[in-house]
Amino acid sequence: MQHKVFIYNTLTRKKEEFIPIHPGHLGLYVCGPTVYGEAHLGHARPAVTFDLLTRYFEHLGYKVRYVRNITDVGHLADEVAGEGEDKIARKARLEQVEPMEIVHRYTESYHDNMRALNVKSPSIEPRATGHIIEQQQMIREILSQGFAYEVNGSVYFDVFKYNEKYPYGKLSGRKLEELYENTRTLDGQSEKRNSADFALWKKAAPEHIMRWPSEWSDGFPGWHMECSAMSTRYLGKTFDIHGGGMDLVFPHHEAEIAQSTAAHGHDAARYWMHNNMITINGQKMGKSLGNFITLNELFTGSHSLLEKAYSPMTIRFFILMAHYRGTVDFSNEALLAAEKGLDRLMKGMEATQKIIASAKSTVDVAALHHKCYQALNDDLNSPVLLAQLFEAVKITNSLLAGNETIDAKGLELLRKLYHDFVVDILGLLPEAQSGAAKSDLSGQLIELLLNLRIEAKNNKDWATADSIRNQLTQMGVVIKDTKDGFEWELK
RNA sequence: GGUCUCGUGGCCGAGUGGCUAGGCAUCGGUCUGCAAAACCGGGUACAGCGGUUCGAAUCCGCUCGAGACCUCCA
Repeated sequence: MQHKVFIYNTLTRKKEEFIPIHPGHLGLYVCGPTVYGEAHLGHARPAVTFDLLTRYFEHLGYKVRYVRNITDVGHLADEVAGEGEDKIARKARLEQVEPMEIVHRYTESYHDNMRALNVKSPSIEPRATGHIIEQQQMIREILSQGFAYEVNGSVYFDVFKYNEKYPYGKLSGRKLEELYENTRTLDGQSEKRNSADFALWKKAAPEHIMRWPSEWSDGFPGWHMECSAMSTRYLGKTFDIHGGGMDLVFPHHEAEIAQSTAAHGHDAARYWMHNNMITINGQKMGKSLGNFITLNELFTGSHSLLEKAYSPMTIRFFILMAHYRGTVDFSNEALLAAEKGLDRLMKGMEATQKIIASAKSTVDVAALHHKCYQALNDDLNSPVLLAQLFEAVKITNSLLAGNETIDAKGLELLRKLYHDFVVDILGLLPEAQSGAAKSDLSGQLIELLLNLRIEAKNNKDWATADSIRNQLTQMGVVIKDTKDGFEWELK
């Protein structure tokens, strides 16, 4: 494959040509969800973004190992003083169930949502609780290098010590001195030497259920540890791309870089990719603000801000309509536009089946094909790709209308273009028809009525013909007359 | 307060020095018994002010506005 793919590297703040460590292979790590609640629209963004990335690289012939974790321990609800309660444990306590019940429930829900969005399952989906040993081992390495210290059974990363040797803040563009000045410090309430330090291992309080033995204490790992430990385990000490939401740049990814560098002497990921946020009324959609809409609510329309239900494919298309590094503002209008646009695209793709090749072409599909690759090679520019695909739709419809002609080779390429880019790469699938299928009794009844309407039309009995059409339309049957009959579908 | 990002037509959303992005909506036309779909065509843009330039939405400065991160958040 001769494609040069450029991706924006947060580390350098530039688009860089992607060069794999091992030719033909891509090692990708993406931060997955903390499973203590239902997935919302914001969770769909990185999932779809990095799904697009893996699908594209696979299309280009790469063998991709995609690791996306499930965080099921160690994510503290309040890390101001490093004394917060674990999010999973907190939810379990509030609901009086086992933490693992919480984890199981929301992991299942997350998987269901991802399947609905046609997000491919990653190659490996490791869990923090399944890698306590690896995390402890890495903590030992960091301790042995002198970049961490133990206090009362907890282990903290010594950011100041680290910063003497390595630049802390290189990913987020922060200076440690500024961080120190700007961080709210609660004197005397923290075991940490400095407010910028973060927990690698936390000693569990007596009532804390989630705990594992270690030489420091019965406790649990700090949030940032899992990604460093698990990416190392499955992708090695150096791998190609690390991805996640922009809100994770600081402190999570900065901490990961520090941990890996402290333990191994170098950074783990070569390219850092970050998707931007989904906003609602111009504000970030997030758990803490409580302004989120869950994916299940979107699929069913059960949220006060939703005018109707939106299908998973509409949501996927909506996300792909914007470039991943820009914010996307939620609105019914935008979602509705996405729904219609998707419909137009899918109809265009289906329509290629009805086209008959001519001896010569008046359209240049090859040029369009090339532009599709160009769009993706330029930092996964899905909106530009979609613009090209709508050009394909225009060509398709013009062919159908007889305004243009295409030869057999061109037609084959046109069909391949749709299949490769719409289905394989963008992951957009035709929506399953709800309700009556053409073979159902109701479908047969609809066709019976429409055939009666044809008879009425032939007799120029417009009143009867229109009456049948209007009533069927009211019932949600969309009717299109064609030269030699009719087409119909359920709305 | 610090660091950073962004402000494009009715809505969404690309572009980043000169050549129509695209979608949705809207208007006119073709087709159709009428409609729908489709096709053809039209209109309304680059927050404001100043500067650089032969030429700026695109570069620079200022002003206004919005947002992100600095605590957990995809």
